[in-house]
Amino acid sequence: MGGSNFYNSQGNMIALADCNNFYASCERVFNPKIKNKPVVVLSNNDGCIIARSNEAKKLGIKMGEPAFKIKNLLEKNNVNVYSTNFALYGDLSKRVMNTIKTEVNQIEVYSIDEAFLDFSDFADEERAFLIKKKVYKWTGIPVSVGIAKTKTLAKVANHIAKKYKKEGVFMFDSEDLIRRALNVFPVEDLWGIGRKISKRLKQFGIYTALQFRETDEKWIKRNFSINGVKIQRELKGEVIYPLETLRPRKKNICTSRSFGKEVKELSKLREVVSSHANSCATKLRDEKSCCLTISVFLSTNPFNSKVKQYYPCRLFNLDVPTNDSIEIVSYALKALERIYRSDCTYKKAGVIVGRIIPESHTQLSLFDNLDRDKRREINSIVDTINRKMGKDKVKLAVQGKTRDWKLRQERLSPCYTTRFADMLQVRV
DNA sequence: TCTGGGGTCCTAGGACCC
DNA sequence: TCTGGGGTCCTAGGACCC
Repeated sequence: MGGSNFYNSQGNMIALADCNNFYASCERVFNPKIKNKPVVVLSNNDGCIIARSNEAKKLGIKMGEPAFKIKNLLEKNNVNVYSTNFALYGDLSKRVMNTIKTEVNQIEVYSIDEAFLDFSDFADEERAFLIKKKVYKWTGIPVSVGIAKTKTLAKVANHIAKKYKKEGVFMFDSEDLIRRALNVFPVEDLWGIGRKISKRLKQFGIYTALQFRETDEKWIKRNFSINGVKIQRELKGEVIYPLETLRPRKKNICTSRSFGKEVKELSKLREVVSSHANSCATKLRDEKSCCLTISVFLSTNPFNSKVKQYYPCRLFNLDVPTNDSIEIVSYALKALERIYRSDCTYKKAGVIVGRIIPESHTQLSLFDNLDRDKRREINSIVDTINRKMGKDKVKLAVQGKTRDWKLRQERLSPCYTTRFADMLQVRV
């Protein structure tokens, strides 16, 4: 660990704090019985594995694997299986991030379970270790921390911390250390290098991150576009992706779900699509944004080779930016009517709103005959009630009452932190 | 029987203009 | 014989991430 002071004088230092097996760890926080036991979390519809505890990983359970394929394995090993509980994970994520914020000047919350931290003022492993301990004490979530000059290198450092360091902390504090690490780091594990690109790299004989870093930049640019070059430069220690502490406005917002049961009738699809459209509108209002496009897409089941496949999508451009539920739902329904075919069975439907701009920048149109002030009032009342009483307590009539197209979630853990009725009772 | 959802960025190609 | 070509805007699709 010596040499950290030398490195501190080099300016930019970034730490990546990444929660270990986040969803599985969340399930454990309120259920100590499953500590040290194999735990997996399933995707929507209880479809595939999206999180695994270390014990589950050791059993050979793979990420993304359909649960039905490994039913026997899960049962034989008494694996604790949970449906996703995003309300719980989202809330624990906020607590983790807020805890980290007490220890650093700048933080970029990168995803539900990761944050980049500014360590430029002082970088060493001890500082990371203190943060790690504090997060565990305050939230019960274990995190690992990787420290380096750039985000891409911090990602590598984090991998190493998770895999090889008992304390879960690792810092690149010399060029020699970086070289030795990259030399044994598989190119496909680099941030930004996915399955397709790593496959092509290997065809050219590039297997390690070090080989990638040392490849001619022009050749990389030609074969792997500007992104490849950016990754390469970050590996050399040049900051291409600075810390972004202001969350940029989303450019698209999408709500979509697969159905528990396939759907044929237009009437059901109308309920689904209005519900998704309403959810997009609510997300827009939460972000204080408006959209200028609304699209609807449908999809048949791509895994069923026996039925006719159909993946239609229809987009409407608006003249006046909106985040009004009623308006967005009515456009979405119009789009649905255009693409619906009665001779298909559908597995999935979704709504995307795009060309998003700040609410405050919206301009009035001469030809707009909607009473927008009144609509704004209605929406804000609905939002307030729903925030207090629970999602969809107030909704549009067209969304339907039954939601029998909704998700299958057979193994949902209680919403310990976000729903009063589910709060953990502690006896003293 | 059962196969996630929500994002971003980049590129190629068409339309259009001069 | 020779059938421009560069810029811009838009969109669809691919690749990636978590």
